[in-house]
Amino acid sequence: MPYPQITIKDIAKALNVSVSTVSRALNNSPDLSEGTKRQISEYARLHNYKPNLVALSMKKQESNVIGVIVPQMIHHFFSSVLEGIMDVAEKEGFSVMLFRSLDNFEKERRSVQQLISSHVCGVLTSMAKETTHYEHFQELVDNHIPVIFFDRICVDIPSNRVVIDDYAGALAATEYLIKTGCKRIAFFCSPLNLEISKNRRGGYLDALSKHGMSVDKELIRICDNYDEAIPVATEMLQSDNRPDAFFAVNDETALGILHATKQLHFKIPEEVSICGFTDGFAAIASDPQLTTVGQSGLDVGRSAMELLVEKIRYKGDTPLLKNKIIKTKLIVRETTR
Amino acid sequence: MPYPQITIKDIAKALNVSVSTVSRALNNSPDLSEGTKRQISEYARLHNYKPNLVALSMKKQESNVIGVIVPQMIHHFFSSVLEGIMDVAEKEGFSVMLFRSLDNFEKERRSVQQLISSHVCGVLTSMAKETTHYEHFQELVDNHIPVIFFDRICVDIPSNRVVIDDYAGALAATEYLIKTGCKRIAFFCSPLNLEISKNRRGGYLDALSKHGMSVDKELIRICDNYDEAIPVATEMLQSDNRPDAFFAVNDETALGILHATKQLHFKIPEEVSICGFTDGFAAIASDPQLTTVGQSGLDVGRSAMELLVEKIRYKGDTPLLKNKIIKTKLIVRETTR
DNA sequence: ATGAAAGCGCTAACAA
DNA sequence: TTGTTAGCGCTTTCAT
Repeated sequence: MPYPQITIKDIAKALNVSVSTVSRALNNSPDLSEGTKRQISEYARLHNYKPNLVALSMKKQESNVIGVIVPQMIHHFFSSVLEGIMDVAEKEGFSVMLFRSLDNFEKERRSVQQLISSHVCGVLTSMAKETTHYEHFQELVDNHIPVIFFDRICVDIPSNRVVIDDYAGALAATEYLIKTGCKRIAFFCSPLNLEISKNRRGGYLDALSKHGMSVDKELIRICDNYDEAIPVATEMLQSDNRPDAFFAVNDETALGILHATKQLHFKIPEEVSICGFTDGFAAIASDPQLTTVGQSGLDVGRSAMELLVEKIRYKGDTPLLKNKIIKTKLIVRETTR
Repeated sequence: MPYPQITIKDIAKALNVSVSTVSRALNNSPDLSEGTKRQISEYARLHNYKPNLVALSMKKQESNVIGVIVPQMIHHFFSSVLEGIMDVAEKEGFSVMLFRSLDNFEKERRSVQQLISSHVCGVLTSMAKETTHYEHFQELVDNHIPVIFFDRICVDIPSNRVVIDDYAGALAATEYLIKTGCKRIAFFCSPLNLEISKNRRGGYLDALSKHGMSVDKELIRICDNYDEAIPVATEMLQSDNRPDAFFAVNDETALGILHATKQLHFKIPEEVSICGFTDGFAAIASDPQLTTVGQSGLDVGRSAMELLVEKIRYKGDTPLLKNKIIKTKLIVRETTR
């Protein structure tokens, strides 16, 4: 039918009943004669009536739209999280409004404003790297919009959280490197204002001390992408006291290190071991295949959305803070002994 | 301020003026005394007033929300497209409502329904693999909601399109393989109900015939992912009349082929050449690095969104069909001679 | 069993 | 320059 959407008003007029009758029929209200009810539903179906969600949201003062803010789209982990969020959102009947911060504070702030303006019923987000103050998130809380942080959480905002067990993942990876005989283990990480960086570094440091190894500050570098990793790793590998293992906060960085190591013709893993964090497709595509700490973005996304749905549905009844920790799994492939 | 959003009504009451005055002040209407205007804006700013976009959308009968439906999130190309869409959406002041079909017809249909119900002002989409009839898309058109298809386009719906120059990309890649001496070039592609498959096959076939090479049906396989590619490629490589080159519709498939080829200890690229399509991160991470047809998802996303914005803004004035073809670029790395 | 009317937040035509 | 009012689509209370 080449016509714009019809409204309950159109149906009412056509069937010579009142709009309230139509509304009741469409909502399957009990006190209504079967006759009119059938007639109305029939007409609605025939003319392809769809409720106007904007009007509904206006009337009910609540929507079924949740907001999501991620740092970026081209990113294996965040894509996976998004996929997980969509899995649950779809099942539970929520729509997703998507924003992206590009790790920029101002963009993140504006996204939050937009979300408040759009009257979404909840927000899922992973903080931008730049963000160091949190008034915008606080505003969500003030407006009684439930927020769940995942991965890059914000500890200063009372909210629920879904995190990867970064500490345990880093600890396990570092211990594995130690147990396979590595003596000088370098660590490449993101800026330390992020909780995940702190936690992964914590795991790394504790593994060292647990095994009686000293910490060499020279071996800890702020470097978290492929392109930067190449020169940094190259320089380290050419030094007299070179590392014999690298542990990086993500796969891209690990693969940059791998590239540099191959270029310098070190034997992998005999002379140099490398371990990443994420387990994206590239970890399998690389040669040798990358040993890495697998983190399931899907599980993070699903858990976060499940927590949010619960918070939206049972408002107030649930305990204030209920967090979720997603386990990692060390996936040993070919870049470690 | 720990309070819910205030409305123009609240402001009106507080300042003892009418709501229309507040509305005018906030919309910077010319016929209003500077005094009241300043007073109102000041109060609004102070109390953190934000327009209710739901109410606005209701009133104006138009929203600034566009809908996007992609087959899946965990996918380098579609993530890139999404990133491109967000670039432009953000700049032009649109919000994005995201759906995902998982290549399933029913999910796609429901997403479209939801989008219509949500009264979005436009839709960007890439069809599900399963989809073979198009009433749901037609409904968008009937409702005067502009639709732009990208990549997996729908030729049966009057709409604008943004496509990768699949034919030229496949032609160039195949010709390159031929020119570097490959004699038996296999082709791995997606099901042929998709235009992109047809076009890429077209390029492949035309390159062969252009160079006087015959087509061997045995060399053309429906296979478009990593896991399936491994056994299929293995079987082909073990046959008496094995191919000496593979051209795949995406990088994952190419990398599956690469894996199989390495396992069988064929020399790459001397004995077997491999070329993919996409140029994701894995193409660089692999060893040898993958030769592939680079397609810029970012450009596709940006162009699609630009087209959509134009269609939304200058409704009716633009020529009915205005399509955009995004060029590919053959990126020669190490899996070809 | 059904209708009339108010109201969600906002804009705009009309009045004053 | 400012106020009053109707109305966008829908639900819901109160009448009938």
